[in-house]
Amino acid sequence: MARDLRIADLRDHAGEQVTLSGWVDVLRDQKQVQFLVVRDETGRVQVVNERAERPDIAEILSGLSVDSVVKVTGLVVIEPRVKLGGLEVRCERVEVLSLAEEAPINAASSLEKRMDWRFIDLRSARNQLTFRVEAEISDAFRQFCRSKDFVEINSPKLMASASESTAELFEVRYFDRKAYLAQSPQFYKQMGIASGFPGVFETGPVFRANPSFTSRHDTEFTSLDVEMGFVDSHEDVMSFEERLLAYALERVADRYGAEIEAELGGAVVPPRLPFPRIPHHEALRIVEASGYHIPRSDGDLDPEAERRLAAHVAEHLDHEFVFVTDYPASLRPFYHMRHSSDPGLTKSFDLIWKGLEITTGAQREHRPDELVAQIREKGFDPSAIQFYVNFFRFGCPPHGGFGLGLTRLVMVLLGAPSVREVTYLYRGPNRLTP
RNA sequence: GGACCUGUGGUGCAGCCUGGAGUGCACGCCGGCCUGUCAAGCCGGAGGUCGCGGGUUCAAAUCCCGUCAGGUCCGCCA
Repeated sequence: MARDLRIADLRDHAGEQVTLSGWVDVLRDQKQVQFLVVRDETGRVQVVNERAERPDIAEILSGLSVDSVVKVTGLVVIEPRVKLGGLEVRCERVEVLSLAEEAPINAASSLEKRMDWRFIDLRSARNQLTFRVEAEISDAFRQFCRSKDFVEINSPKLMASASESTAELFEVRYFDRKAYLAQSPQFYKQMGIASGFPGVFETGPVFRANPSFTSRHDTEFTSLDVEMGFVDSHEDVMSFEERLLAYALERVADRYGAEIEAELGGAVVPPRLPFPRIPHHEALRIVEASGYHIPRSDGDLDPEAERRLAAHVAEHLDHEFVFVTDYPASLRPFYHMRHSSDPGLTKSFDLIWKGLEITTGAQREHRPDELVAQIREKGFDPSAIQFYVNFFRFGCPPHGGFGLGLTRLVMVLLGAPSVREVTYLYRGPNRLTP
């Protein structure tokens, strides 16, 4: 029978004989008495052995090393002298399930070395918590979308052509021709609307061949994608996303808020609705007024501008989130719908949380003629993506959606210094292993 | 792709500017001591071609050039 007792539950078994399993956290091997701290995913407990009473056990314990895996049977005793929980297990039997060599890393090791030995690094309480939070968010995302009757899809990651620009695509050999790894499920989630689903969502990998050397980029990451039908404008999409995020952060706060505060030091406060919305041109004005001149020539916000905008919103509107809306068409892809009143502007938005861009979304152009014109305007050949244009020729509701970077979301939520810290196994320009 | 920064026992650092024997600190590891520890403590020990190559010099971890590996920020984006 598999392990059924966890360390956090020991308190309910005082006076009983129990069997517990876990990792050796530390061994204090004294002349008369030995103390072994055993760790599992729920906590730590002290195991004690009097050498004189059980020399056979003493010999086994002396041979243990940190991070070895043991199975211990003994009596649970309430013992006020023990600072670790006020209880201990008097060892009656110990089995070494796995003897560990000395670990090549510790909590102080550099990120690079910890990534080399990620399976050891993930054992830390901080990392265990990180991935439980990430799983909670994934589940909340799924629950929320399903509650709106949206259908979960799993779109292909192998594509014959680019969905946006070819610059950031990984090319792979596909029998006797070329294929590409999907940098977004963009086309395929829009297809779901043309296919008659009220809304679709997906949580899956996306691939970006950007040689980006920053703390917020990677070449493969998990994207939370939504596409919803019958929207009136991008406002409907923003409204959906802010309610989704509020729900997800509430769930994280409820289930892990105390642990996050204890382990990482920051409180999880579910955001107030609605999030502020600031049109792009207004955002530019705010940034300029803060005394920062954006050096780039295309008129878009750079990272420093986004941080300044976030600081402005935090100060004047008391909010950590801000939707930047209505980007100029020149800055957005061909599939973003444009305002009928001002064709120079798109019905699009970015979502910035604490100064970091975590989402791009928009209402899509679902009218074939307009779409083809916009594809041409951006310098692409509509015939190369005819399958995509076809989605809109046979009856397709107005629709919109967004993509949310899961690792960026968790990075901001937990105050991590890099997406590498919150990615199970990071992939970047210089990192393809382990 | 651009700018800047880093590379020193298993781990994290100091030493470099102002050249002088691989010098130091913390953690870990090994051994000994220790009557209940709990970040255990005390004593002792092992462990390093100072990323690599070349140059300057009587002498290079230290100065110069090259190279390799990584990081931060920018660009690109989620």
